[in-house]
Amino acid sequence: MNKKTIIRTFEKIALYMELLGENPFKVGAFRKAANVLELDPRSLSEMDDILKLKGIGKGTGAVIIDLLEKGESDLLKELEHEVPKGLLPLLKVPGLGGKRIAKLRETLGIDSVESLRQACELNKVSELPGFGKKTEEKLLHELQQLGTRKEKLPVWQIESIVHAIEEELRRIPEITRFSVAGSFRRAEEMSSDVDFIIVTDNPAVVREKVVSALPVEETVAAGDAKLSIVLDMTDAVDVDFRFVTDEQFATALHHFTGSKDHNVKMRQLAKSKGMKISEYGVEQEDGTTKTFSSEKAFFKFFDLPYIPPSVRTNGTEIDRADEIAELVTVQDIRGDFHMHTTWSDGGYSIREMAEACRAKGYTHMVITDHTHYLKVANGLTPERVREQIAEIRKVNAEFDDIEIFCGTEMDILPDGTLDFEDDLLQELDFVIASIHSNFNQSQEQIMERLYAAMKNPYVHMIAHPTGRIIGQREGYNPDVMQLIEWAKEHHKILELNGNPHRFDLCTEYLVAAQEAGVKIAINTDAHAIDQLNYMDIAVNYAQKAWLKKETVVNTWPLEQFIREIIRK
DNA sequence: GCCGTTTTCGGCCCGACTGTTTTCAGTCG
Repeated sequence: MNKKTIIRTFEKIALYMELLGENPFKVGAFRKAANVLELDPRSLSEMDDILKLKGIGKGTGAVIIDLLEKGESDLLKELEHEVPKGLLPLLKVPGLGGKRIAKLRETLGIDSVESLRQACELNKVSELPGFGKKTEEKLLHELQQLGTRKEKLPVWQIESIVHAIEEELRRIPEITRFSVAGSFRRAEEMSSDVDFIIVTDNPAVVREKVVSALPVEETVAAGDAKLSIVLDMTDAVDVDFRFVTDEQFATALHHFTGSKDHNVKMRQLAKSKGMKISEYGVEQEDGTTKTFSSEKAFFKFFDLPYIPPSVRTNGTEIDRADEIAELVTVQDIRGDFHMHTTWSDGGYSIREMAEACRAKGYTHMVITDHTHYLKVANGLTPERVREQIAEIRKVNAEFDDIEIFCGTEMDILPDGTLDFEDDLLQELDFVIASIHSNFNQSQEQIMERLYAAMKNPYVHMIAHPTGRIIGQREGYNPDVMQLIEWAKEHHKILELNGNPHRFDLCTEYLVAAQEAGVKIAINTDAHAIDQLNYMDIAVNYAQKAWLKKETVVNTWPLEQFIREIIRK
C-alpha cells in the first residue's frame, strides 16, 4: 500500500458520492483528505500519525485502515457497485453537477451518456421538476460536443490567445485598465480557460464591443458583472471577463488569479480575523468594505509579503511567506545566455540582438548559435564559428554598457560525441550542449550522450535537458535525477529553457536541482527580438519551483559571471 | 465527513448567472 493509492481511493469515493448527489461538504471532505495526504511531504511509512492528521476523521480514517489491512476499501467497493460507471463522463458535461445527475438517475434511470441523449430526444428530461425545455436542448447540444474539445491547452497556445485578446481590449476606449488573471497569470503549464479583469464604468458597452471584436463561437453567460464566451481560435477556448470598478481591481485580480486553494486559504485567514474576502474587497466587522490600490497592499493588510501569482498554488505558500523575499524576480535578471542570430536560424543580427538586450537593461549576454550537425538550423562549421567570434568581438567593442560573450549551442550527436573539438570549444566563452536528434534512443544511450557533455571540461551548461514540448511531446526521457547528480559533480549549469513551448526543466526537477545545489540558468533561447521577452514568463515559471535568486546564474553580476563561470 | 480559545451542532469561501421558478436551486469558477 502506498500513499498514492490512498489518495486515489479518496478521489474516487468523492467522485462517486458526487454522482449520488451527496452533500457537497461530505464530498469535499474526502477531497480534502486526499489533499492533506498529497501536501504532506512524508511517505506512507514515515507517517505514524496518519489518522491524527487534520482533515482525517472517523470516515476517512476507516478507509485508510481498510486499505492498510485489506488492500481495498469496502466503502469504495459499495459505491462502485451502486453507481453505474457510465455516469462518470456526465460530470464533464457543462451544466450537469452531482445533484442533477443523481436526479436523472433516480427518476429516469439514466446510467450513461447514451441513455441521457435518448431521454432528451424523447423530451423526458424537460418534464422533470427543476428541468425545462432550455435545459434539455442545452444538454443535447453539450452531449454532441462531448469529447470533441480539448480540456486544457498548453501555455504557449494560451499565450498567443491572451496577446490577441489584449490587443483588442486596448482598442476599447471604455476600458480604463485590464489584466489577464487565472492560471495563465500563475504561469501554469496548461490552462482550461482564460480570465480577464476589466475596469470600466460601462460594462454593457464593453461587453458588446468585446463580443464583436473577437471570434465568438458561443456566449455562455452575459451579465453586468461578467461575460463568458467560447472563442473559436485554433482550438475552442473558454474566456471569462469580469467587469469591476477601479477600487475593486486589486481584490478582483487577486480573486480571479486564484488558485482556488490559495483563495480558500486567504479567506479562512480573513475569517479568523473577523473579516470576509470577496472579489470586491475585504468586508470588515463593522460592515464596511475595504479596497486596495494593489495586490501588494491587499497582502500587506494581512501581514503578508506580496505573494507572486506563480506560487499561489495549494495554500502552503502562505505558510512559506518568509521565503518569498529570496525568490528570483525578473528585476534580478542581468543577462540572457542562450539566443540565436542570422548566423544560424535566428531572425536578427548580432548587433540587433545586442541592442535589444541593452534595451532590457542587461549587463551581459551570450550569442549561442547552432553547430554544423544541425543542418536544418544552418548550424555553424568551425570556420564560421571563428568568423563569428571575430564579429562578436567587433560588435562588443562598440558598446560599453553591455558585454557580449561568444558562445555556442553545440549538438550532442547520436553516437555520444560532441559536434566540436576541444580546441575550438576553448576559444569560446560559454558552451551550451544540447540534444536535437534521435529522441527515440534508449534511456541508456541518451544518458551516455548527456554524460559526454557533462564530463567535457569546456561545456558550461546543458540546454533544455529533457527536450519536451508541453502538451505535444515527452522529450527524450533522460534520468533527470542522475543528470542533476552529474551536474553537481562536474559543476555544470542546467537550463530552465524559458520558451513557453518548453519550460525545460519542469518545476519538479528544478526543485530537485536547487536542493542538490545545482545552478540554473533561465534563458529565452530567443530566435527573434520579441522572444527575449519570454524572460518574464520564464522567471514566473521558475518561481513555481521556489528558485532562489542565488540559484539562478543570470542574476549574478557580470564580474561574478566571468570569475565563476567563464574563467572557472 | 470534519472541525472546535464563540467546541459536540452548525458551518464549511463567496458570488454571478441561468433557468426554472415566482423566491431559488444548481452549476461554475
